[in-house]
Amino acid sequence: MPIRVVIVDDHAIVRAGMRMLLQSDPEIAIVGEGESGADALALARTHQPDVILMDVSMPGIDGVEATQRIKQENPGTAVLAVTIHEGPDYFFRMLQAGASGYVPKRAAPEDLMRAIHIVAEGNVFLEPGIAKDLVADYLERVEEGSERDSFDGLTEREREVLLHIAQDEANRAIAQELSISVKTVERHIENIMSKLGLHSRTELVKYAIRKNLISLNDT
Amino acid sequence: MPIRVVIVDDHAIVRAGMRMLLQSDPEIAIVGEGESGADALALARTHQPDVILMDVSMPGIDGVEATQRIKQENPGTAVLAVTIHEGPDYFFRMLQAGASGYVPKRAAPEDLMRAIHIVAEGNVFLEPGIAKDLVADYLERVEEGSERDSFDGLTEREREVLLHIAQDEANRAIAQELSISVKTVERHIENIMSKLGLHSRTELVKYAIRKNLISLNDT
DNA sequence: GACGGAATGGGTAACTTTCCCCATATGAAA
DNA sequence: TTTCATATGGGGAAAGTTACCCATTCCGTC
Repeated sequence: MPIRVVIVDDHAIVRAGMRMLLQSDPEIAIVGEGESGADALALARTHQPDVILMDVSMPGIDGVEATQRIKQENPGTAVLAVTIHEGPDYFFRMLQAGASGYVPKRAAPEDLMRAIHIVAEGNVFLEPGIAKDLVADYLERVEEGSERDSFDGLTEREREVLLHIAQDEANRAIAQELSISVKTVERHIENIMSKLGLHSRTELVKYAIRKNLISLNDT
Repeated sequence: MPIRVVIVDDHAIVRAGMRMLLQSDPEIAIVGEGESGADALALARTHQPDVILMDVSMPGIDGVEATQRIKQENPGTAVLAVTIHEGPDYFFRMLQAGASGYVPKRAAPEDLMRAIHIVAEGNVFLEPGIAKDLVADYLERVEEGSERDSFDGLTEREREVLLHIAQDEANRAIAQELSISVKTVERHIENIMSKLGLHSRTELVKYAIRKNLISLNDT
């Protein structure tokens, strides 16, 4: 059973080129072509293809919106974004819209074929240059929650007090837990605030969260 | 100039297999082999290879730790994780350690070769099945920042007050901005707290952050 | 040995927050 | 029409916070 493919691109020449390419693969059957996002939606409904090669930038309903709607109506159809836009912005938008892969038009023909087979099986194809962006962004997101260090000159004890503040404890409770007087806790807080240039408890809590002293989810 | 590759795996048979494979590519030169994380560190230092094929699970210093240290000492060396572990957990740990790619041992030989060329050029290779996991996790992270809704029965006005609290404003300032009396602000806060089961300003701030009323980075 | 940072703590004052009490007006739903 | 939720606001009290003043002790560095 061949992979049923629909091509959507507003440039006829690009479509022709893809058609040529795909015809060389006996496992791929082109079941439709379109030149707009509206075409893409209609073709998805009527043909229920395995894969849609979707141009990202098209007049009217663009690739992002078309992808979003197709994945809603027909989750079984994989959308493979094909584009001249290399920028990671479009790329991320397509991923969030539900695309299974992203192939720049400059990619090698074999890459396109590989990509079609891969997304037809429910996997995700990322062109290596693109994968790099994704991983970079991913790591940024993963690690943005871990500045640690750089406590702007806070001492051990001050960090300790800050931790308790971040856990919504009142000064009296903190004093008890640290076995010191409330006065000393106040003293520490004054020093913390002046070192950080902050002036309220809530700002301290946010600072602690940013520095990952607490996690927001637990406590 | 060939790609200088080091192979690190604690199974001699696996190393032999890889050696056979890589020898068929004239653009790849194997400059060293090792069977432990410690070997990997030593080989990275002495040979400064372009790519290290790194087994993830090894006795002693494992692939994750070895990768971390190598990327610190020698950022120019790309680490390609090769593993039998398919689980996304190891995979994410390797990415965070600085690996440029992740190839399961079950992958087709051509994939390994492709991967080596790709990471040698500074790009990232993700085996399609793995890419799927990455994208899924990525989307989860992107979207977990958008619970919105579900404000546990807070009214418009209460959310508005909560927003100001989250921006570290005192009740008096909030009253001024909303052109209401401090007493009314207090009233709203009492209602918010009782609805949410919270009892302090700092808890309200955290709640607002969790609900994405504010972003933590700006303000 | 003097100096400075870190930790400790007392006093005082102004202000803020939390939690009760009370009430009125409005608009929508029962 | 009455009832309910929402928004409004006053009074008061206890507790908590912020911001100054002051001081002592200990420890490591110059």
